Amino acid sequence: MMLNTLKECPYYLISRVGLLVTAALKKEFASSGVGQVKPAYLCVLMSLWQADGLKVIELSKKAGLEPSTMTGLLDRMERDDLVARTADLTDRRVLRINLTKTGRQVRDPVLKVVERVITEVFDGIPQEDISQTKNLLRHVLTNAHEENI
Amino acid sequence: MMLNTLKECPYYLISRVGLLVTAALKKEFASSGVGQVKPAYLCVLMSLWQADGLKVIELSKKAGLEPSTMTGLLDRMERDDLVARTADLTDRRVLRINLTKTGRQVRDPVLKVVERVITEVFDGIPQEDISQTKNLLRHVLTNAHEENI
DNA sequence: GCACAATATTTCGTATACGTATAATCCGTA
DNA sequence: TACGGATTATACGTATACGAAATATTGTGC
Repeated sequence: MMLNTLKECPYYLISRVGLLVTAALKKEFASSGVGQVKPAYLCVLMSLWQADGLKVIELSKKAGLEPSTMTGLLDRMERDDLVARTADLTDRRVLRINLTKTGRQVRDPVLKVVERVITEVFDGIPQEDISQTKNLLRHVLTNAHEENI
Repeated sequence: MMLNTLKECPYYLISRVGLLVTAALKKEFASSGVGQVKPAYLCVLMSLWQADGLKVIELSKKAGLEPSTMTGLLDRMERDDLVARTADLTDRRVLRINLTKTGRQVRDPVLKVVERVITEVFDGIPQEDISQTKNLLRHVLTNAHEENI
């Protein structure tokens, strides 16, 4: 394996692209009227837009994050008026995470920003290559026995 | 663009693979006798193994991190006896970052761990696909006018 | 029914990243 | 040579992530 230079290391490349996209999303959210949305909120929002009222543990499984990480994420999202925690009537250990009105309203502009940023980031790269890379990444997650892939 | 599910979102896939590899590296460093090495140190160590005595700003350019991020990273690496800051004789603004004896000694075991983890992570994926993905990621960084690619 | 294991969430300490502001130093030019 | 702008590094506040431990509740086996 070639590891003489950083740019030969796939971990370095993946990390840097991740930071790059995060920075681009943050900037575009801020300048597109959805400044309360942070890149890290995306995995929660996209899950809830599909199925509102999920449990914390369900959200963390879908996002691939630890429940303890989800706690802080939801704190900030609640502060930013995107979600609300509500008690589960049948199991008092459980909190249901519900979208607020704002959380539902930002859906279209947020998805537009994500599509625009991803399009710009992958500008000039054939769609087939992007698909192949996504398959490879999904394969990696499967290798690691990750759920929800 | 397909964005109905998280697993169709390249940003989600890249982020999760990044976290996955970070966790695997952390665990393997700890169990391979180089427990003082953290995944984030890699970009600094690999740069210094090639050219010792770089400036903070040179390291941050090579790593693609902000100088303010590099400060904290170097604090922890100094605490863990991997690097030392030394004054530059010709420019008193500059600090030269030098490897310690330990920093030089961990090179071989650290690179072995990185190779092993990467091999495991990409297990079952043709080398050609990995190369194509690395090219795509480098292309993305070039799109963003990043240096050192 | 009751002790105990399992589950759901949070808390706390730490690592890693950013952006803005600040301090120290260097350099070009009047 | 003195001054103003550029450069280098750090400090500070915040966001995002983990793991270990704590808390509250539910479920299970006897």
